[in-house]
Amino acid sequence: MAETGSQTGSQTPRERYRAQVRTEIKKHAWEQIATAGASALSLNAIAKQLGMSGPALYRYFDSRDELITALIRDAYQSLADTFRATARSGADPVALAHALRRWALEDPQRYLLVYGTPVPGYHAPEGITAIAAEIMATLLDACATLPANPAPTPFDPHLDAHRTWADGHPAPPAVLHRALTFWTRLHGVLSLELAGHFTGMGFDPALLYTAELDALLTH
Amino acid sequence: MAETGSQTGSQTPRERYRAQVRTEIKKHAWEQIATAGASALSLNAIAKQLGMSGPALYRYFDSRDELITALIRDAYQSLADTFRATARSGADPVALAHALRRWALEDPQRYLLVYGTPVPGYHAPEGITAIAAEIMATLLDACATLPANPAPTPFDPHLDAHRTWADGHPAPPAVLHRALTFWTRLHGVLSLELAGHFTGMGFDPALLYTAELDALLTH
DNA sequence: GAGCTCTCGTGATAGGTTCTAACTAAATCT
DNA sequence: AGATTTAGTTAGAACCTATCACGAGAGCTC
Repeated sequence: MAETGSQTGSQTPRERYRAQVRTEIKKHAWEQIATAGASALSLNAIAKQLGMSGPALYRYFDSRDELITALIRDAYQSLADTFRATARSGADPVALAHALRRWALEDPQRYLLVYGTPVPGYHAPEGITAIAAEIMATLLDACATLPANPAPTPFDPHLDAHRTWADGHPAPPAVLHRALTFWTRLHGVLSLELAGHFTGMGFDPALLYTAELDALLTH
Repeated sequence: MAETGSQTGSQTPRERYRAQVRTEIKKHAWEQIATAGASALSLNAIAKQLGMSGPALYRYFDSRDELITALIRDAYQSLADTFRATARSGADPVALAHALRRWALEDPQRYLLVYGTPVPGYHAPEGITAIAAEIMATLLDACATLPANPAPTPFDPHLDAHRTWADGHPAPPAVLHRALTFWTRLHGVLSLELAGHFTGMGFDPALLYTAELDALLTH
């Protein structure tokens, strides 16, 4: 929620006030997004909630898109922080998976803002890709601690030859593959659950999630 | 694209004209969605493209949301048709998987309109859930033809006890589980690819997709 | 502390959107 | 042919994003 990642120490009073208003704007923005989705986010409505009128918000965010980008960045950072905090007490993929699900269910629209439908032309700014890389690194670390029992696949050589995303991580290709499937499979269950595609089907999404997690660890 | 599913035979000229304008509206709507996303869809812009002005569209769709709902329904139906056509020449999960990916890459925003971020309050109308059930049935049929080698999991009994989504399909729980993971895993890779989360990572998403498909069949 | 400067918030305005309402004109049905 | 239904129009209300010019005040400098 707070301006995590930017320098918060020793600011002028004006900068402090500015930062506080910015986070207040974002707080109300998250409330709107949680209840009506990101597409319904209205700067005007936020301004009214803050007791100021319309164009004042443009002192704090250049545009609606810039506000949304800031929200995406904060959401990413929140996930990265959650991952880092979880990994601090033992780099365990299982703990990471459950932390991911908790984080997602805590605010489904926040998860979907990060991993859901993007605007076709949208390109994430530099700061965001860096956070994504950190999340990937934490996941790789955790997967590297697992006993190396996954059978080699025809995909592994290609993955070994294209490991720019691993960013120098010394994991063998089998671990890279495991980290990737860890991501895609959990996201597969989670995103369908959050989007409501399991409602009315009867089964418990949490059990499917843990079943996928089990399969990830034992195969 | 066409009004698949509704009765198209023997209409009055007025009904015919009405149906034709409706599909023309939807055609332009899809173009807008493909280039700017569903949130940027503008009834005004569509009307101008059709040479008529603004509120005329409300003769054909009660609201913007109703138009989008119709688009979602058509997209679902298009996927169901693709699945049915693929299954007609042998109920093969591999063929189904490749048909799914082709269909998704053909129009990423169409896939994301169905499986992407929904509006929080949105509830799919009856007609749509019926199509989803048909897609599920086709998938279950295909998975039932596979050699029954998947090892039983602790999730299987729960799935056997909550099989309302299978809608009377006589598949054993292992097949239900396989169909479910088939769906979630392929969606996991596909949705992340379409949302652009693999861009810049280096590897080929198509190979990851087939790798997941392989894992689905051999384990 | 006095004065300068910079910034915050304002109202006005332009141009966009969805959607309703009243009216006209044309096509269809009886 | 006459009555009725329907398509499309313009006008307008209520939103929205975003820009501009202005006034008031907070903060920095001397």
